[in-house]
Amino acid sequence: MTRETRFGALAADARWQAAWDAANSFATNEGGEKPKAYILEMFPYPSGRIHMGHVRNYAMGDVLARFKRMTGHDVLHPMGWDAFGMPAENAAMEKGVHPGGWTRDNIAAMRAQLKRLGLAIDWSRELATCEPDYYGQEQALFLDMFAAGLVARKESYVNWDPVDMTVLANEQVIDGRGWRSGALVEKKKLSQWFLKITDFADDLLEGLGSLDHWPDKVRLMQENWIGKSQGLEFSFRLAGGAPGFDVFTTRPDTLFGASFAAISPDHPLAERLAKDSPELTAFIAECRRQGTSAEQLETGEKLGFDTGLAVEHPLDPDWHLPVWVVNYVLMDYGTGAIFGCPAHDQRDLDFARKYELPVHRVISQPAPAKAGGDETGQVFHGDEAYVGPGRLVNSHFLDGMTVDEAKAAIIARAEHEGWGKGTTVWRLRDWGVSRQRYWGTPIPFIHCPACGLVPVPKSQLPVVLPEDADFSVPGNPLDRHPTWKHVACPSCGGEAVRETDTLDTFVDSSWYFLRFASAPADKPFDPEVIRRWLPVDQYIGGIEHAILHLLYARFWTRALNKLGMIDIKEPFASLFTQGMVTHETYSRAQGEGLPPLFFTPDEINRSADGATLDADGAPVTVGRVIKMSKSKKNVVDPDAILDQYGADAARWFMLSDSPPERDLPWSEAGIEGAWRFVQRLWRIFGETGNVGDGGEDKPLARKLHQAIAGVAADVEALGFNKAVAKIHALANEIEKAKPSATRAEACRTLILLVAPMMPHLAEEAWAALPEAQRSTAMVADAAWPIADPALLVEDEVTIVFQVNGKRRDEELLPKDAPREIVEERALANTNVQAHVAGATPKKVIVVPNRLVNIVI
RNA sequence: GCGGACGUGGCGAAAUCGGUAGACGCAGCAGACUUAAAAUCUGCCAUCCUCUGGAUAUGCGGGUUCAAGUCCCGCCGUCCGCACCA
Repeated sequence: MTRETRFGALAADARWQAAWDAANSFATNEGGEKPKAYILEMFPYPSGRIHMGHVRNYAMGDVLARFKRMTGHDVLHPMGWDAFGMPAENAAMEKGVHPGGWTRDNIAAMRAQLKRLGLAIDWSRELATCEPDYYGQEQALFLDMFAAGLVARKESYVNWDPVDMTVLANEQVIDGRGWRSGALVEKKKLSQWFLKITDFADDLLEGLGSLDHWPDKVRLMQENWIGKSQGLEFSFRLAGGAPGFDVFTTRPDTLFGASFAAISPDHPLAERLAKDSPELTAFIAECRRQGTSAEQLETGEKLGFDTGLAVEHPLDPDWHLPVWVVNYVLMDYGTGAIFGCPAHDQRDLDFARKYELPVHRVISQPAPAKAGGDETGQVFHGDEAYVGPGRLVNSHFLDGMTVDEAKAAIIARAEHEGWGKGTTVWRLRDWGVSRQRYWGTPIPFIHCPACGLVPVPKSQLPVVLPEDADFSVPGNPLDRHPTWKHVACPSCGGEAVRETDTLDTFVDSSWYFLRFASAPADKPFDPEVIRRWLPVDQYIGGIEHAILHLLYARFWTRALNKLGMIDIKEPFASLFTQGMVTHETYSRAQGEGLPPLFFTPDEINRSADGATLDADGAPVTVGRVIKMSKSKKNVVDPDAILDQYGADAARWFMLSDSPPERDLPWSEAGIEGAWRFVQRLWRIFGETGNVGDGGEDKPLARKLHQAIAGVAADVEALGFNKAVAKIHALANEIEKAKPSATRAEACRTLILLVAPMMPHLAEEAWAALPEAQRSTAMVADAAWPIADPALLVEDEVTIVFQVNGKRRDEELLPKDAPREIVEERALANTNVQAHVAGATPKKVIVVPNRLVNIVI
């Protein structure tokens, strides 16, 4: 074929995407003998259009998947859709479309966009969580978990929006109001479905230790989220001996510093007392109203209500502590009640100073400034609690002990005397999965007046969503559907109703990676096949899923392990969290009190020293480089980029310059540069037949083989920016070199080196090679080149000569030259001699193959 | 408030083990080719000086070391997560 002087990216993209499809190039080799590699990027929500963040995410995963194929692995690289969720229902309410139609249209549009990127994906495994063949199996798993005691129904307070008639997540409550309706949110007690993730709290925490290939940041975030605290739980008796309430503390050592007891406004005792006290009722209402506002947390004002009750100190029944209801004690942590030790807890101190309660020191504290010795006086001064280490004081039998010794002593005594016990408290809550929503997985249960709660028999799965739902009024369309929920009880045959709650969409994404590996029609997955593919070898996605999604998926995997369905406990052997794609903003101030007016990059003419608006030619303000977002209009549409530059330039730019875990600033100049490099490679690939006088070029051969090894190591470590730099450097070397057999060979090898990143260009160049020079018909099936170890090392190295640690000269010497020779050359060097100036060296340090440092 | 990460040219960055700071790219400058433009190619590109050399430079101040972007201590700044968690 005749060779074009320019690479026609658009035609090549289409041609090779069709060729891979036709050859079924990326089908998973199910029963293969090679080592497996399961490469997975977090599946997208089908919002309607892909954005640059998707392009970056899938470009990275694709490079790895293609590289693994080239290096002798059976690769599983699938794609699917996290297709349930609120936006579809909002669209239904706003535009009158059906959530299912809206979602499936979006999937079709985004699938077409993704395919234009030329991803090496096994599309035969595509799944969408909104289809019954997926969520029906999820219902089966939910029933299995129910049978194993991992599902619970509990009464729980929820944020209830009285206008939209729905439960809101905490993050949907803004300053006490619903984010959509603006209505004041009520706390409402509802019967909700829970998954018992707290059963695995310790195991989930322990397991983090084994995840060596996860970012420390993510492990730490999960650790904090699980929040393990060890301490003492004990009972207060009311003064006079009547049963009181339980409290939890991590500082039992400070028990002799107690000056009050405090309970949460939501504590049952507070609610009981409120029945006879309008003032307390009003106080509790005030606390609940303020509890959700952010400014309340910031100012941190401590509010209390003295109940008039008192409790006995557990170590001295004659010592009575007043009982307060306070706004900073949370009902859903510990027991919802505490004892207050103001000297050694900042919140308690703030509270005690405000309400003039006693403040007793029980831990000695280093005295400030010169005074010397420790502060041990019982009266505690100042507004800063002391939380550091020290010895116990003013504490009877504990005096002189360290904090840790005192904790152990108190716990031992409490357990001996029977008024308390050492215990562990978790921050992690059970996972509430009920949503009063239509567009989610129906929870497969039936409420029967005679039999109670009855699981839907597996033979009747899937419980399919009704198509004819009504979205014209707020509330749950399933609940008011005229017929759907009315069914016969599977147990007694009497009239019964379906559960109308649906599952949180995080449930859908907690096991999709299993279904990708194995998707039989009659069960969730085949354990044998799971054994071959799981765990996922490399998982790639955004840091925003560091806690919830990844924790839920880890929990779900453990739960299935407990059920005996899978062997593994950790689903993702290696995790990578990639940075965002960012862009400058362009705006103009609109005057006092008005928000600035933003412009899209399309409307702007950007030059080196500023930017102007195309419409009027006048300048605009160039703002900070921030995450692409619709509100700031700093978005770039991938389709437009693909139309203009093709997939390879877009992929290349996504991988260049910025380390993948860091943010990538998008720029017009950057994509232009990537485009120019694509063309430059095309010209280099045109030199594959140019052998010149046919000779060998040893230095170039070294560069080539160093690049083969270096690029492989970088890609393996996800250091794509470094791999890109090495390819650039090799291209520079090839262009500088005179034509030779080595150079022609380097040009051919370069095709393979860029193939994972620029697959269309690589195929096009490969196809132009004479058949004898191609190992396979397509690059997609070619092997990664083998680096010759003999060529990886130089035979000459640059040795730096330093005098007193400062670089004075350098010389090219044979590699591994003996120390004496190197030292001799350094001392003989004229620049060195000038700085040594005849002095006798005190010491000469020789670092082999690197430098000589002469100390005078 | 608690926890964490980061700070290197005009910009994105590299320096894998304490051993040449700034590879590679972007932008810029000068030149070649061209009627011209685009494309392409060549060279320059941290700062300062008394310029075949030298001094200063990895947020700031100390320290360890023959040698520090890298290790230690103390500040400053930016970003992120959690947040009245007892």
